[in-house]
This record gives sequence, structure tokens and C-alpha cells, in this order.
Amino acid sequence: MKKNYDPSSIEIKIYENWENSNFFKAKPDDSKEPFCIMIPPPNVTGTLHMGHGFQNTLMDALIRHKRMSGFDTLWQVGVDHAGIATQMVVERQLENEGLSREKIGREEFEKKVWEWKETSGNKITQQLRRLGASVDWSREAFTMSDELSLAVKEVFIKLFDEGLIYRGERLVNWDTVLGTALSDLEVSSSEENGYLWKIDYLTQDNQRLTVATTRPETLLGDSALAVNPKDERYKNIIGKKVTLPIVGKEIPIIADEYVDPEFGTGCVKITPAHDFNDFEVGKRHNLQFVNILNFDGTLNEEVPKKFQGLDINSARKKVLDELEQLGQLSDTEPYTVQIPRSERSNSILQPLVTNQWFVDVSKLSQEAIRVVKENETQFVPKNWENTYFAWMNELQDWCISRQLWWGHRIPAWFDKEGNIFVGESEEDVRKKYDLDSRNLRQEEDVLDTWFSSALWTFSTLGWPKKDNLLSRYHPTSVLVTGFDIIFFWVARMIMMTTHFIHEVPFRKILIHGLIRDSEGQKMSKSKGNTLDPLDIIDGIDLKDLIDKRTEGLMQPRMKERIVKQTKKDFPNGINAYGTDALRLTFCSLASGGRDINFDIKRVEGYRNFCNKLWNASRFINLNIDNFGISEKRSSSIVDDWIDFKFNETVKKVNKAFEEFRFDLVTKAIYEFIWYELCDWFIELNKIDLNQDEITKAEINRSMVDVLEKTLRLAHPIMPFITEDIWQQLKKYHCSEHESITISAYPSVNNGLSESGYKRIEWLKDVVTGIRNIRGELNLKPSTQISCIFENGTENEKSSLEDVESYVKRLSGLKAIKWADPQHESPPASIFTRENLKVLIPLEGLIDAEKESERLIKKIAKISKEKDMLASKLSNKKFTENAPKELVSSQKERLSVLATELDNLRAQISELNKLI
RNA sequence: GGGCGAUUAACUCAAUUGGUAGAGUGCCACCUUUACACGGUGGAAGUUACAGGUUCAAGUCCUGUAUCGCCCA
Repeated sequence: MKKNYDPSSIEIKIYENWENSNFFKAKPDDSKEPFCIMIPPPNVTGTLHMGHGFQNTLMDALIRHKRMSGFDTLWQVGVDHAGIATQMVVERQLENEGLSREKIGREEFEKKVWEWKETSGNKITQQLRRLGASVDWSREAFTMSDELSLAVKEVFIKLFDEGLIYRGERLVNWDTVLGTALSDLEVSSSEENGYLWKIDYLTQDNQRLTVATTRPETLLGDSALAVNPKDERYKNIIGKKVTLPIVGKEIPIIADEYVDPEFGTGCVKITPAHDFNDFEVGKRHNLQFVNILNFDGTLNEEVPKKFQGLDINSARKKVLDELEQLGQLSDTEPYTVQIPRSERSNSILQPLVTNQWFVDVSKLSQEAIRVVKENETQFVPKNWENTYFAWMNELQDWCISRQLWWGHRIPAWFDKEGNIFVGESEEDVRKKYDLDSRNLRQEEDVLDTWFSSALWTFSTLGWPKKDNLLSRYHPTSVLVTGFDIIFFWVARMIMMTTHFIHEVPFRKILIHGLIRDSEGQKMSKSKGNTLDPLDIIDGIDLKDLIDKRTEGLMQPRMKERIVKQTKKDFPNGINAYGTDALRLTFCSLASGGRDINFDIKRVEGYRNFCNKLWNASRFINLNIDNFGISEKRSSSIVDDWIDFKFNETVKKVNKAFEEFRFDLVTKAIYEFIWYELCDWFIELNKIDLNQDEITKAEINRSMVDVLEKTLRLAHPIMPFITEDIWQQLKKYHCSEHESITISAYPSVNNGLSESGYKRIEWLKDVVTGIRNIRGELNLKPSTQISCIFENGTENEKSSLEDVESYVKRLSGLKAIKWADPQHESPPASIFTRENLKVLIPLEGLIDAEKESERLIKKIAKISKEKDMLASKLSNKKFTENAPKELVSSQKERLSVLATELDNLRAQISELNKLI
């Protein structure tokens, strides 16, 4: 074995072997309990980011733990077709070739997208392999595949036939760049600097009414002014008419509660076709809906000629100019406005009235609320259900149509009169509706990508085909996802699944935190603080990292800041830490909180941990080379102790897995390997390996045995290094399994004796006590000292007999003897443990004054605790009210402290005689 | 404006039904002891954001304040 662990040389090969051996393939088996996780399908155009890394690490740890624990596991993998994102990618590609989708036509375009998907898509699935994700590749799904498209079609038709899907003219968020409608969820509003303009409208009798607006160009589509009916200022003008500036048309003044008298002038313009609030007002008052926009965001023929064809910005400028000239622009003030932008194109969205398809969610949401209320599916942590309920209770109908070419084309046909026929195909529709030979034209629109994602848990299992795996793996065991898509995805899956399959899609919903940078900032391309998980695995130098972070920035002026920050955070780039170190870091941060600040220093700590495990294994390996290995395992007190410790660790780890506390899983494993196995087990065995020729091979057997179990214990969270070491040691542990991946998880043993365990724990206390003295008094490690034990119990005396040679070696003692009650002990430095006193004679080695100082410190510390306990125990209310076990344990502790304190005080007065 | 969450050592995070705070990194001292300096041994470091309250007992429960973050209008 190499001196240092080198992940880069082993990880890729190991994964290839796992995959080629089909270890991750689900093998439906009724004799086992099923455990199934559906991957949240990443976007086919996407690349792995830290959130994916985190999420998939957790899923992989869970599934590996269950697989090794004997469950029939399925981790379903797949990607979604990302309608808008993919269309944009392919359109950009066409653009480079001097083409456009319009030029080549719909059919040809779809062909191009499929070509792109085969050659350049799925990058992310390759990256998942680097993470070690043990998904079933043989079942890899894609939302646009024939199978999943079948499910989409079936669901659409059924919902339509049940009246839960309808088509209608509604105001939607329109993306003028992409030329499509978006659902409410795809809109992100943020505050931006804008202006509030005050415009004067003139009534027929030349009264000026001032109206405040942030979007003056919409004036061209106004159909009323509105005031609050209770507003005294405007009471007498309700019902009158004003002239719409520039346009010259007469519009009414109406009264509506919606108007806030406090805002602006208390008088607002109403543009029903281009504002969500005004839309409602317009409906209430039967106003005219004047649509002034084309789909590309230019003004249409509804506006005066000179404005037609202008885009929003030029139109705004021109409207303001004209108002100025007319003397009707009374004020312009800077103002912070909420701007709704498209999450896809980042363009400003325009409310626009169009014909779209909607899912009526009123019925679906009721059932989706019920199953969460009644705990058929549970959020972990539980309080996320509040967020879920809050949203479900005010759910708007879901706009599912998109004006794109990439996606599931809506299976609906229209005749000349605009009648709608929904079915599997044109032929089917003609039959179903008993149509004559009239001309039918299929709907051009496709479905929202989330529509197909909402069917994910059952469509990937083969529904609606009869021979599906629903009965085996559905409901799935747990969904692991971020809170940011509770609405997009989780809620919609629950609605669709309860409706069609009549059961919940998953039993539990594990909501994990969002990965941020070490300063708590959200990672984003525009901030330039993103980290690529693969750069942490493989390493990257500073120059490449800077290039990566500053490439293709939307705001080039950010570049300087990003360069500076990156140089500060990663002066030497990023080292190659390997997948396991990254995974351990993710797991250690998964404690259930909602924000996770990712600090690269933690990765370094876990890289070191991997190296520690590597070297422990290397030591055992070298030792076998030197002394051989026997069939029989040694059965010393040390073996009893480590078995007990290991067993306790298995219990802790299993419990933590059940509670999804990956941080505690990691902690228990880390502590066992470093603080027990390396610090004590190996160190204790080294001592025996230096002494007794005969047992060396048996000790090696014991060490291999313990190490092999430990590797299996740790495998779910650090799969690569454990597999590599396991394979290297296979010739010794001779497992019947081909790979650690498919071997059994360590089981809990309830019949272990505690006696050996307690003796070694005693030894650890004593050794640590002596080391403490040596350390604080600056005794060189090479200095061998002698030591006197005093006042021990019989049990301690026999303990020492068992472990004397260990104590000597580990604390650098040349001799230990029990104090002779007949003779006074020499002046010494002291360590106390309950009644036991461990004395290290000064013998010119130790300065009495220094030791006295040390004791004063110790005494102060113990007195503080003792005083606290004493005052507590003297409080009647405490002794009466606190649990009995607590009171008695505190009493015990008090007496122990009192004894130790007495011993220390006596010692210090002895020492003071010498000073 | 409404809702949710956070605030613990210099930094990143833990702390079981309330029982008096622990890790990693960093820091200090000593050690290149034949698995590992990506290491060993020892050590220092916290008025748990602040102010009240409940309780025998509060990081933990309640109220308020401050700062930060997210979601919704």
C-alpha cells in the first residue's frame, strides 16, 4: 500500500467495476422488505452542483445502508427533459449554424434535440457516477421517453375527461423572449430601482385627476380609473368620464375597494389586460380588456399607429415624452419597484391574456392535504408541513401549457369552430367523439416539464402498463429533496399520485438544507462563489478556478471582485480531496438545519481522516507481511474491549440512519475509527506484537477482523476507500462476497460482556492522567519515570495486573508499584481518579513549584464543580423534585469530587513544604 | 406588511423528554517514537445575540428587543 491515500488512482476504476457487476441493479424479491428511493430527476442540460452533490450523497448513504442491511433496494435514476432550458440550448446551437427552429420546422427541430440529448446531454449522469451514486442504471428513465410519455398522455386525457383540465383565456405571466407562458412558480420577483410617474388625466369638465404608475406605457391599454368608494376626496367624481391621454378615448371612473387611498394619489389607472389586480377589477366592473401587446413584447394594432411595433422600453419613453409635451406628466420620482422576471430568460415578464391549459387543483389539493395531515406521508423535519399547508390552501390553478416545441405535445385537437377533442391520437379522437371527416388540427402547445415530473414515482415504475413494479416498490420509502421545490414538485407529485394510484408517492419526505458558501451566501454564478463538486474531488488550480468563475458573466463588472474573492478564499486553488472526503463533509453537515455553510476546511479534515484509516490498514497489512496471520483470533481483554466498543458504535450508527441524522452517523464512525481503533486498539496491540512471538499471527487475525467489520460499517458514507482497502485485504478476511457493496452490514450483538471493556476504559483514564502530568510539566517523551499507585480498590489492583505492561508503555513508565502503607510516599506529582492516587515522584525531574501551580489549577476546576453540586444537593426543592437517579448520581459525583479534592489538597501541602 | 428559521469557542458546526456546553479546523507547547507530520502527546479558548419570565434547574420552554436569512403579498 502507498504511504498516503490517493483517491484519484482508485475511484473511477472501482465505480466501473461496481457498475459492470450490476451490484446496484434492483432484483425484485418478495422475501425481502423493499426500500426504494426515486432520484429527484436532474435537468438533462444540467451539470452537477453542490446541491446535487449533497442530496445524492445522502440518498446514496441511505440506499447503501439498506442494501447491505438486506433490503430489496431500488434507487431509481433518470433525468427530466427541461423544456425551456433544452430548447434554448439547441436554438443557440442552430444559431451558430446560421439556422433557427422556424427555418427547419418543428419535426426537424425535435430530431435535433434528440441528437443533442444523445451526444451532449446526460453529462450529469456521468458526474453522478463520480460521486459514487449506487443507482440502478439499467432502469434509467427520461421524461420524454416513450414509456413516460405514455403515462403523461394517459394522465392528461383522464384529467380532461374528468373535467379537471380545462382550456381558457386567462391572464398569464408571459415571457416575451421565449414566447411562452410560465406558471406562477417560475416567476421571481425582486426589488429594482425604477420610477413612480404621476400622470394627469382630464375629466370632461377639465378637472385634473393625478394617477401614479410605475408602468406608464400600459396607459395605452387603460379602460378605467378607479378610486376607493370611501375616499371622500373623490366621492363626487365616481361615474364621470376622463379622457385617456394620447389615445383620446373616454374611460369611466369607477369605485373599487381594491384601491388603497394611502397609495400615491389614491386614484389608480386600470389596465385589465396587463395587470393581475386590474384583471380582477376589470371582471368585477365589466370593463373592456384591451390587449396592447404582441407575443414578442412589441405593441400591437390596438395602440395609436405611431406606437405600433415599438418594444416596451421605447414605448414607455415615447409615452412619457408625449405626456411631457402635453403638460400631463406632473411628477417623476425614483421608486423601488417589484419586477417579475422569468427564471429562465431573466426577461421582465408581461401579464398577457392568452388561451392556455390549466389543471383545476381544487379537488386534487384536498386529498393532497389530507394525506399529509393524517401522516400517510411525513415531512422530516416535521415543521415543513406548515409551509406545505400554507401553499396548498391558497393554490391557484396550474397553467400547464407552454408555447414550446420541446416537450409532450398536448393530445388535443380542434375543429374549425374551435371545439376541443382530447384523445390518444387523431384517429382515436375521431372514434371517441364520433366525428365526421371534418378537418382537425392538433394543439401546438406542449406541457410544462413539471407535469411529467409530477408522475415520476409511478411512471418510472411502469404505469400505466399492467406489468409494472408498483406493487413491489410503491409507495416509495423516502423522498430526499430541498425545500425550494416543495411546491414545484413534491406537492404536485402528491396530488397526481394520490389521484391516479390512490396512495401516497412516498412515506417520508426528507427536506435537507441549502448549501451556501462559507459566509452564508447563496452560491450563484453571478456572485461567482460557486464550487463544483468535481473540483473538490479532482482539485483545480487557481487560474482555472478563476476562469471558470468568471466565464460568461452576465455582469462583467463583477469580474474584478470575483477574482479578488477567489484569490483570497483559495490562494492555492483547491486540492484533490477525493469523493469520500467530500461525501463525509456533506454527511457531517446534514444535521437537519435549513442553511449549510460549506467550508472547504471541513473537507480537508475528512481527507485527513481517510488517510488515517488508510494508514491504519496499511499498518495491519505490513504487520501481516511480517508476522503472518492465523485462523484463530486472539481473545485478549483488548479484543473484548474493542468488540464492545464496536457494538456500541453499530447501535449508534443504525439509530442515526433511522433518524436521517447523517451528521451523527459520521461522528460515530469517525470517533470509533480515530479515537478507538487507531488511538488505542492498534497502539495496545503494538505492545503485544513487541512481546510474545506466539500470538502475533492471532493478533493480526483480530485486527483484520475488526478492520473488516469497520470498513463495512463505514461503507455507506465513504464507499471508495472502504472498497479499496476491503479488496486489498480480501486474501486475509476471505469474505464470500465479491464486493463490500453487497456484503452484510454489521449486526448488533446483545450478549457482550462489559468486564474487559471496563478495564480498558480504566486503563485509558489512568494513562491519560499520567500523560497529562507529563505534558503539563514538560517531561520529554523519552524520559522514563517511575510511578506509585495508592488507595486503589481490589478491582483496580486486579485491573492493573491485567494491563500493567500497557500502562507502562503508553505512559512512558519504567516501573509501577503499589504504595507500601508502612512507609510514607515520597514528594510527588499526583493524578487522582475517584479513590485512586497515582503518584509520580519528583526525583529531581519535576519542579515542585510547577507541580504546585498545576495542582492549584486542577483544584480550582474541581472545587468549582463541587461547589455547584453541593449547593444543588443542599437545595431541598432539588432533592425532592428531580428524578431520583439524577439525585443519586449527583451525590455520588459529589463524593468522588470530595475525595479527589482531599487528595489534591493533601498533596499540595506536602509540596509546599518543599518550596 | 404576514409567515418561517437562525444567532453557541477565532472559523464551520453539534448538544437525546429541560439536569449546567462538545467536535473539526485554527491557535500554543513538546515530539521527526519503525501505520500516518494528511501524524502523536498535552494545553488554552464560550456571561450560549440581548432583556425579562416560568422552573429546584434554561443553550433547550414562554414574552419582548436587535441582527441576519428565506418564503409569501
